Amino acid sequence: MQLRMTNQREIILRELRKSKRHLSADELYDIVKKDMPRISLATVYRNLEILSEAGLIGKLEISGRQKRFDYDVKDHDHIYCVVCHRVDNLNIQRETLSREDLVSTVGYSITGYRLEVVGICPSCQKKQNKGE
Amino acid sequence: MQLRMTNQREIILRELRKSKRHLSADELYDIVKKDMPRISLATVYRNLEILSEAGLIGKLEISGRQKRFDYDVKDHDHIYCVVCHRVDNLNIQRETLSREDLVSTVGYSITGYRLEVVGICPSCQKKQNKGE
DNA sequence: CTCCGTGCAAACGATTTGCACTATG
DNA sequence: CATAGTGCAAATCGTTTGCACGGAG
Repeated sequence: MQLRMTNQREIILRELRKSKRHLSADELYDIVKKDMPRISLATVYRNLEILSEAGLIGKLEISGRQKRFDYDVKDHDHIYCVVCHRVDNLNIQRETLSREDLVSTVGYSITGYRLEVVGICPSCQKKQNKGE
Repeated sequence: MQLRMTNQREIILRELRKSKRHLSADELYDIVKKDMPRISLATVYRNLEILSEAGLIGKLEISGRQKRFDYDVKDHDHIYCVVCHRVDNLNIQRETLSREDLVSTVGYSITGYRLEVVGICPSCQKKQNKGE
């Protein structure tokens, strides 16, 4: 099964990259609909899945929430805002956790790990100061 | 709003603790139903939510999957098996990641982080060796 | 012309909620 | 007794799927 570059696929990929954000399927759907009003949400889901399998985008499974998709394919971690649920990139040196440390613990064979930092983003901090 | 210790709440808490596992709401529902056949799944959900807010149990939001609930309230990380989705506790010294490292990155105020190690559990490793 | 991709609506799995009833404190 | 908690069914949310049609290669 070869990968066809359809109009919708192209727009989805372009808009995600252009956004420089970590969008959910429906956020991206809303954006893409402006260029292509008849596109279906199912198409957005299908393409995000396909594009992430093809390694052209990243898939982010943030705890307990909607999936988000990442324009940036490089290995990196994420931080997300508990208030507005926005997600940003994080660049910690990944060697801070030694692999041996992990292996020893429970007899699992380790395939990777996901580090998810949780906090409040700058703009929500500002709102809180004003609000209270 | 005070917290009443109902029969169902007590059983839910007891069975989760007894299991020593990281159960999902419906797994726990199946167990609890044996003691109390007329209990509803909604009650299990409601109580798990309340108990975790009260700090009596932990809530685990493993990426992209069902929530699981933790009998162990102490601060610790988790490892989960990509094959059978079972979750286990992990005891890494949490100081391996320095807080200053994190704060510097994006202007967020950090409230915590979640480390989720991914791997294959011992029993699934065994099955794979036999299977192939 | 071959199939991969699309739009639509319906199905799905996990979770939540409205409501009238029950039972704890 | 007041009102937190329950069971049930229906609703909701994010996501997936079946199907007939459309368009890329």
